[in-house]
Amino acid sequence: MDKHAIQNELNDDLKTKVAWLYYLEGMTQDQISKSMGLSRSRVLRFLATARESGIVQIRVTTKLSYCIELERALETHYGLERCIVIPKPQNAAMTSEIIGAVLGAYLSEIITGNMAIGLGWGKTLSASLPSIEHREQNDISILSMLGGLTRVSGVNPSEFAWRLADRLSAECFIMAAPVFAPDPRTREALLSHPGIQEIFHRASQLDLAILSVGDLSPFSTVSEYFLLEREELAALERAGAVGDVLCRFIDAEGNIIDHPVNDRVVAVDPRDLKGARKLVLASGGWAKYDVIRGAMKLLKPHVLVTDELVAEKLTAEARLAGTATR
Amino acid sequence: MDKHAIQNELNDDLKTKVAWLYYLEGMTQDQISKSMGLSRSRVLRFLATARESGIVQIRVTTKLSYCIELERALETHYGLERCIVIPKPQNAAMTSEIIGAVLGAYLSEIITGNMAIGLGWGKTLSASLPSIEHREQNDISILSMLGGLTRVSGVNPSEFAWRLADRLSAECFIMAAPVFAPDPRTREALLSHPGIQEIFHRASQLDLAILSVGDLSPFSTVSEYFLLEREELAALERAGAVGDVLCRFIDAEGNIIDHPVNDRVVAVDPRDLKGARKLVLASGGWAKYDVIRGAMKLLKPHVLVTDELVAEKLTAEARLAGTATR
DNA sequence: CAAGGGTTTGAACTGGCATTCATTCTGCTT
DNA sequence: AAGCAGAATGAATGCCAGTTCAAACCCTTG
Repeated sequence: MDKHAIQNELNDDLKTKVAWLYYLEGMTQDQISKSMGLSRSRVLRFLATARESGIVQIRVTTKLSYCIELERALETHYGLERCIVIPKPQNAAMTSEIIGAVLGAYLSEIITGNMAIGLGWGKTLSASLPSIEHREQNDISILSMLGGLTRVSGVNPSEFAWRLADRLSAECFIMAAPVFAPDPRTREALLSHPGIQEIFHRASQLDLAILSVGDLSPFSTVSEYFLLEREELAALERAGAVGDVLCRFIDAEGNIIDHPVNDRVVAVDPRDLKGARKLVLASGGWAKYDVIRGAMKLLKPHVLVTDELVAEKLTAEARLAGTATR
Repeated sequence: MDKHAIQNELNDDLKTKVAWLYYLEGMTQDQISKSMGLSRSRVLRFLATARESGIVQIRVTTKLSYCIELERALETHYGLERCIVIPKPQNAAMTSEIIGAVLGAYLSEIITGNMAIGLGWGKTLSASLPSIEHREQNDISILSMLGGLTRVSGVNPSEFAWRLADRLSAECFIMAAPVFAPDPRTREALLSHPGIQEIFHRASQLDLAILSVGDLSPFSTVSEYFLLEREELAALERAGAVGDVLCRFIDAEGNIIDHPVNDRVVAVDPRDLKGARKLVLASGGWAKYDVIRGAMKLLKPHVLVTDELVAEKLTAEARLAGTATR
């Protein structure tokens, strides 16, 4: 164990102790700083990082009755095994963060040893990390079902797979390739690579697949990281695209559209996930309604985590469709 | 549904919403009060009750490395399936409260449907309630293995069984009898009652038994609720008692002592719990070391939840015993 | 070894939160 | 219907926590 690792362990012990005294024993930061011989600012910082990293987890265990109604309705209409609906956030920008937090709590419940887990990536999924509990000595294998990002400033969402693997002490398979190949030929070359082929093979027999969707707005991951040119996005929209699933662009009916961009994607095909034992879709927010609706048809997930807004529209539509066929 | 129930549900929705906005969305109490049209004091009170009742749960997910060491040591020495050691509280008076909180989190993990659960009672066990998650539609049956308290001011610890049953939506069996009968003859009469006999019968085939221990200090439940006279307690101490398990007094070696008080107890005999699939003992604090040590020998529990102090003494002793026999 | 950037630290300050107490409201009794 | 007790409420106050910024530290690099 090197110097840094020892330092980190000491820090973790300190953080734990501070968090313990603050949240469980109800001591004030001042009391803690005195009793442990730290300055108050250090105590404050320990507490802040403890919350960010998930050492301290705060959960609300009850739900709004209205959200429960929506959950039941969606479970029925879409034949879901489980649906989780979060209240419409006051601050719409936090939607993905909160859905992530709730997703993390759910995943902590269902992830057991000996699982093969396939992952997408995106802001929502990254936000789930702090609320996923650390594990050890499990025989979990994790694979990232998409290529990665190259141009990155700050947190790289495509790091999700190995960051989750780290939390679960799992083995991790990632695609050493960009998610959008420069042209179809390069894509073919990448796909024939043995390491990537193994991932595709493993993806066909997953115990758990965790996915989100992307939209076409300027705030989507695809836009923010300049994965595609502006014109390409516009062209996709003209071709009927409403967003992407595993970086494959789909229309509102859940069909993967015929467009050159889709021929450059280095990612598992969503249609190849039928074999997954449990497919979890987590996404929400006004801008994503259309693509979520499409993804529901395409993926037929077993579990959906979304927000009140999307849930409301989905149920309303399902009710209309239900009466129309009668 | 009557007026009160409706009011409570509305309040629960309100509490949930407030807790949600505060803890997950990070809004200030002032912002919440404005956006929801409540006064700030109401928001503050909702938050306080939400924490007390367990609507909001705050957990520290990592442990001090020293406590983990103690856990492993106790698991080995006592053949425990699981041991949980909490750090020595800064404020010793909170020991039982904190052990309770940790016990609750553990119980939430292991309690599943179709379980028969037997309970003791005491401050430690009562403190576990807020951190036990609400459940529905499970086929759980709960029984209280002791008679109840008659003279009560404030919270009645013997209400633990039905309060837990309420949280888990379980059916609940309680003994309609005082825990100490006035004399052995009355005890016999009570024990022959069909309702109480059924509880004894059910207690012999539990999936889970959750117990704590009592000591002989003036702060024990037995003293505080005047269950026994001062002279009786003194006599018990002279007879070698160090505390009680299910209100049966034991000595430091875990033997149920021969004393008139033990002939008046209306409670399942701890020795009859050998058949329980999982026996959980939760107790800690300096004053309880001797009786915990005895209870370990008597009960041979599968799971122990205690504090650093007791854990340290138990391991130290086990190590001595281990070297002595070699 | 010195210089530089980046991170960590502690002190002052501002804003938010919890406690207290007087008041109002509600439910219950007479 | 009036009176009473207990709980719920809201305003004021003092303490507590989070932000900010400058100084100190560490690690890298010339």
